[in-house]
Amino acid sequence: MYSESTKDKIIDAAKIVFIRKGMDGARMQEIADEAGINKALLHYYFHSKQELFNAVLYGVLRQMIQGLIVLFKKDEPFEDKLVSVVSQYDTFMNQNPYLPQFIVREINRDPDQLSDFMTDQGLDLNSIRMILENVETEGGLSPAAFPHLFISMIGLVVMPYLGRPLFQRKLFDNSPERYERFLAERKDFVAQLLRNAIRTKR
Amino acid sequence: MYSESTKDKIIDAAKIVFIRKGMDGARMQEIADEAGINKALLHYYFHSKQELFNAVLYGVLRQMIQGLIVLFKKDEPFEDKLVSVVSQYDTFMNQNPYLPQFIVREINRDPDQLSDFMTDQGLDLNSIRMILENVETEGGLSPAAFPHLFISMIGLVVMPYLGRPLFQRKLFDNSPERYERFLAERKDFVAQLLRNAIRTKR
DNA sequence: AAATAGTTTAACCAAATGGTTAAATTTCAA
DNA sequence: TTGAAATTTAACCATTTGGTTAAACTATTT
Repeated sequence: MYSESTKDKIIDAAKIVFIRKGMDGARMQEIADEAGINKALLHYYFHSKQELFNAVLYGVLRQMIQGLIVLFKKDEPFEDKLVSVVSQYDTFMNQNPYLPQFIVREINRDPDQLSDFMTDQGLDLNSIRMILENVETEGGLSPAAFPHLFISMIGLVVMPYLGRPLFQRKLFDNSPERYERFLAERKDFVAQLLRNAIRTKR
Repeated sequence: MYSESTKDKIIDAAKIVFIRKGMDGARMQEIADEAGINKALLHYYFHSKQELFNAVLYGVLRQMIQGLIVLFKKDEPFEDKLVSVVSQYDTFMNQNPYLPQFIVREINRDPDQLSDFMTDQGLDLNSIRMILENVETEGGLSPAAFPHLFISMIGLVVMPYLGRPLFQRKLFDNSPERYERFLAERKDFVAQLLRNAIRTKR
């Protein structure tokens, strides 16, 4: 059986607590408990809450961004690319259901820091423009429509996770099974919707 | 000139602070400052932070829900209804840009309380089912597709506000003017996209 | 004028919380 | 075996924060 290093145990625990409660709501004691250690040891590895928080945030972001970049750079028609991204995004969210909320919180808490980090990770205006140019040549899609499509894609994929507690209660009789079924269907629905949007816009 | 009551001044101030920072991040002192009064007087009107928070949350929600219910009950074809809702949602978000984030936070913090409140306000499963049945007869849309459409609509309208700080930086050279222009176009884009989706699904 | 409600000032309290410290104990590699 | 690194225990500290209190002052109403 694989046994984690203490540092990894801490990061995993912090991930759980920070993502659920945010920077303000999280308690160092709670993270220590979750990791199965004590507060002194926690501070032995991470001097401050901020340092630990950054480690968690950047780790999660790196994982997400790298996956997306790989997909975007893949050589396939734009439509297929969109579908791939939707699919990847969706599995990722499925594995980290509280992630969207966490990132939204971060976007609004310290956008500059987050934006800089993304640039460091290779997700900057240039790389996005590259995609945009591909779209222009490949699909004949107007450049003005690209941001709309891009943001739509994110909204369509992410909303079911952001609002799950409410949607499940109000639209699915608070049945987790039915909501899971809904999520499973969703990938195709979104892909179809985006395909239509592209075809209409070109 | 119209002069607000102190209680209203407090609620307005609390709205600003709570919506920006959430329940955990907000400070009573900050709210008092924002309202131009002192902490003692703040507690004179609202015994606890929780009480004040509830007043703000419920006030905002009531306003939002009532507006939507009126629109949904209006007697017009489903397509037009959708467009109306998108349009109304959008102006509301425009006037309260931090609201989506606030509500998302609440949905995940205390979903039961929020769900119950919505039921009290007349937005329950029954009223949603009523709409659903109208859709069935009017539009020939399959009931299974309704939740997808509904959640899509919310995601499409709300995402530009949830992610604005990041999107503006990454897609619009951090130009507020260009983002405003983008938001102005958005209403039509979303309406068009949803219309397509309905036509395809029926 | 007198009473009442609204408001300020300023000090205070208790609890929670991030962080520290030091000594003792365990683990483990050189 | 020995010495360094990892871990625990447990007490402690400073700060922040929600909330209280009491006395004084001001505006408003009766």
